[in-house]
Amino acid sequence: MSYRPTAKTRARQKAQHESLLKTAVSIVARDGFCGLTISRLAREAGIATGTVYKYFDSKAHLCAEVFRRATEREVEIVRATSFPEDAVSCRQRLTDAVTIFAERAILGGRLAYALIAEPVDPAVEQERLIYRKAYADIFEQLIKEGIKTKEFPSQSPQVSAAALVGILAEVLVAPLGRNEGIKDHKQLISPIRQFCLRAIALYETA
Amino acid sequence: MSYRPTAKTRARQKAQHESLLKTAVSIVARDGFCGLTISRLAREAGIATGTVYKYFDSKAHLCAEVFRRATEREVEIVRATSFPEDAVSCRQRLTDAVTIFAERAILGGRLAYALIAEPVDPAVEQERLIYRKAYADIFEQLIKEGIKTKEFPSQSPQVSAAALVGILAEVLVAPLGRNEGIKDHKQLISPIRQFCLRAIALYETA
DNA sequence: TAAAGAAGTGAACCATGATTCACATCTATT
DNA sequence: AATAGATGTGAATCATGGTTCACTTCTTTA
Repeated sequence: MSYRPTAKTRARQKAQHESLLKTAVSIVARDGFCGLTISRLAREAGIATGTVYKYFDSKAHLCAEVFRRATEREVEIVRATSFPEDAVSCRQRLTDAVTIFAERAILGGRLAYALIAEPVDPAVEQERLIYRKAYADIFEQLIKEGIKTKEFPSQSPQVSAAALVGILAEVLVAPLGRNEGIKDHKQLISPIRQFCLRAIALYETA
Repeated sequence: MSYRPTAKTRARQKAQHESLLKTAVSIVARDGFCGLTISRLAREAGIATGTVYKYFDSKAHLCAEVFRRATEREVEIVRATSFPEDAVSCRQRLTDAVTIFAERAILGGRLAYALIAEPVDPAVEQERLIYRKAYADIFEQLIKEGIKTKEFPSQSPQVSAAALVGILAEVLVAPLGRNEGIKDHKQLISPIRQFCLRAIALYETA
């Protein structure tokens, strides 16, 4: 008979899926998850609402993918900072990781808020737990290494790692919840960094 | 003419309001905010849905009051622990405050999760920010005092206080998000306490 | 006990927004 | 060109759950 999907078709499918995802992320970056509706996504993408369902099973799946996509890059950056090519002390790596996380969250604006703290439906929240877990895992590995090298005092790597995630989320979110941007980057990042270093590395700053 | 609301009437009004609030809190304690609907509240209270609106302007107002109610006691306990009658060192008070917060959160179960982390609609989230701010304010005051007495090193009390709130929320929520209860209370509380003490008081534990 | 107004009722209404589906249109094979 | 199947359409449907309102019932005062 005729027409079985193949190469070119698949490519177009994938491209469209990708394009929709990109549009969705940009909507979230502007108005958060609460601004992401199927009809709006369709409108901005220039297609019909029903068409969206040819690419995503449901709103929940869409949100989950958006979350994953927007998150992957960030996690990767922190991971790369925590485990660089060249040898760097654990203390320095921890400093760098915390700094870069904070900087990116602050510059990320609305998107960062959406990813870190915006109230979302349970399906996305589930994804958020995974996201936080990814950070926690990175920190946990780094802390374990630091303990082994005696740079860090004995502690529960799991608890300390989760605590780090909590610190970063809370401190960076309090401001984001209210106004828009944050002015004094350094005014904020420096104390966070010092706090984290004292907690993990018992590092006397200043 | 006749019948102007007075004493007895007001008392009944207040009592009913109170009773509804109590029922609402118990629903949240069982199934979280997502389980709290007007019709369910009405059903459990044995009244009609419309009647609920004689006592609460809207769902959002109801949620806010529920949140406030469930929260007040907890905040008060931490405040009392942070600023006791008799003289206690800042370090000890910080230890006690963190411990009691963690213990109560763990024992609080579903309600604690609802108050600390459950995804809720923006109106309630607003209330949650206030709740977190209340804790942060207590910690901030305590930290300031500790800095003044030289028990704690120089640091940004504001950032450190927010960080404490973040730590407690995150570490206690990670488990709550998944399974039900937590087994090893001490297994968890002790590392948290140590982490916080290192961060705030540069206190060498163990 | 009559009247005024508060309190209670619950089915109907409304708003939001996800999801479906009968149909049209496009694309690759024969 | 004919056709099978994929893709696109968007108005209609569904689901949820908050909110309203015309009405009844209760309570207090005169």
